[in-house]
Amino acid sequence: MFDPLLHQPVRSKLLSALITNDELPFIALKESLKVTDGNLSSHLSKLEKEEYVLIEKTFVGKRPKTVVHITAKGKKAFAEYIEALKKFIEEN
Amino acid sequence: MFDPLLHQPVRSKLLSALITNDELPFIALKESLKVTDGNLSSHLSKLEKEEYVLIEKTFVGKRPKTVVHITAKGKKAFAEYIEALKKFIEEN
DNA sequence: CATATATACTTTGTAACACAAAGTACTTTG
DNA sequence: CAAAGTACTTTGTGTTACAAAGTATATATG
Repeated sequence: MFDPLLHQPVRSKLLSALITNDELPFIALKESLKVTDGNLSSHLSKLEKEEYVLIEKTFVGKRPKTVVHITAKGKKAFAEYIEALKKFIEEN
Repeated sequence: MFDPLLHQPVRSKLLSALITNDELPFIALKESLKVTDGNLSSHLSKLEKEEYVLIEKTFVGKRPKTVVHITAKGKKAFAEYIEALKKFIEEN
């Protein structure tokens, strides 16, 4: 019923942020979610493996910059997750 | 934001069931949640430790019977969890 | 100009978790 | 009275979530 990949505090907020923005830098996500670098990195890997997000690695000047994009699959999954939550709430 | 004890498929459904019923036998919960005995037992222990539920052990004839009751604390926590979900949905 | 500090991450280590399998303590049935 | 069933709990194990430590490069400082 609940997508186990999304029914987790950090990842549901992460997708929520990406829904309203489509793409966000690693740093921005880290700050808005109040998570450590390592924790964010591993959650992103998990979402990337399922193709909910796409990780783009670029450089700004000489510094690395990681930008996270949401995919069509990710948008669909999030929409379905929200629907499931709505249904659950209606029953309670 | 999301109560980690409730933001989990089995436990959110478990509390949901107890909200509409106040008390339910172990067997009934096991069947409605489609979980194994062991899995249900450990989730109940977790909820009991946090005093979201109260476990009553009785006998029906000569057979043991475990009945799960929701506590005031459990009801409050679930209501707050639903509120958090609603808020989250409104933002998406 | 070397070395200390900062930036932007990833990898590693570990405690907690979710689950099924196995175990316990009976009771009922053939 | 042995075998199967009932109602659970405990144990074992693969997975998770997280922070600490590591990597690689850039910049600031003495």
